[in-house]
Amino acid sequence: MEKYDCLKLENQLCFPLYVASKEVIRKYKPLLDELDLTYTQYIAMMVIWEEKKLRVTELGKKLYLDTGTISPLIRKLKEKNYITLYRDKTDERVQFIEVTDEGMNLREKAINVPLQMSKNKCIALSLDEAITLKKILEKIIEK
Amino acid sequence: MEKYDCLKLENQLCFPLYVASKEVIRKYKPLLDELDLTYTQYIAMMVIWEEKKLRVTELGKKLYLDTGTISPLIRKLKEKNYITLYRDKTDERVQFIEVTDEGMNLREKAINVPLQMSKNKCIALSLDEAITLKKILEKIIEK
DNA sequence: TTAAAATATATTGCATACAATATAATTGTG
DNA sequence: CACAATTATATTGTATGCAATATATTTTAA
Repeated sequence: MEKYDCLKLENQLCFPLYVASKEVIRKYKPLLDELDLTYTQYIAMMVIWEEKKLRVTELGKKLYLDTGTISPLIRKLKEKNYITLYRDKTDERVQFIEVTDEGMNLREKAINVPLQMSKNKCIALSLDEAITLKKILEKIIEK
Repeated sequence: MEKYDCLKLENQLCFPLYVASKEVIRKYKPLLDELDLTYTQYIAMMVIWEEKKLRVTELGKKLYLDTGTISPLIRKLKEKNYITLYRDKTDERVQFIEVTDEGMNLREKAINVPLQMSKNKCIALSLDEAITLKKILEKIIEK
């Protein structure tokens, strides 16, 4: 057991986590290209499809993203006409995000993404492994 | 069971993976700030500390990073005087990375990083969970 | 009631990531 | 040998991420 073993890449947990995250996002890319969405835009749309209408801050909280990331992100989604943005009349600080018809139509096409991901076995795990993984990841996140 | 369930954020495996990866990197930040290293620079230094001398492409392969990421990265490490760069005389295309004395001194200070990470329980997992997680992540990566 | 604190969001600056493209050096092949 | 293919790396362009800072609005409290 060497003094510097704790600094070996192979002994890190953070590193496979970091690599696996990027690898999975890479797997999504060709599927998301067809929707003209990036991965971050895709998960943002997931929230927006569910909520239909929500505040910028709520979106940031759900996605664990900073306003410095969210601001340009929603600008892009607006340019693509998937959402509209408007201020709350009661509280001018608040900005609302609302899905457009075009945004809702995209949802129909988007069903293909998780479908293809599982069909192509893009994440090569058994159901058991996937469940275990999700549980452990959520333990890391919560707190 | 609804038609759009597969597009719910809570039903994704990719999302907790993506969030957990960023959360863990965030935990490293205050510790790495003391070394004036970013997370990516830190894992690069791990490889360089081990190898002492290696090619740019080897580093990229080990870190799963593109030359578009590696190029500016090694430029930064060179500016910090942790590495030197020089061309192979036999093959002028090849660029070698070699750790400096200052780079090796940094390794001594860096031992504190994994030490503090475990002391502060920055990744709140049992040993069993950590081992399981690592195994599953490596399954996602390999292929 | 008015200044201070809190809230919501935007902007700036720096460092990734990565696809696509470019370039220089080397190697393989007819 | 010439020249196409390959290899190693760099550059460009786009999109994050996030800390730090700024700004406008609203709320709180002396």
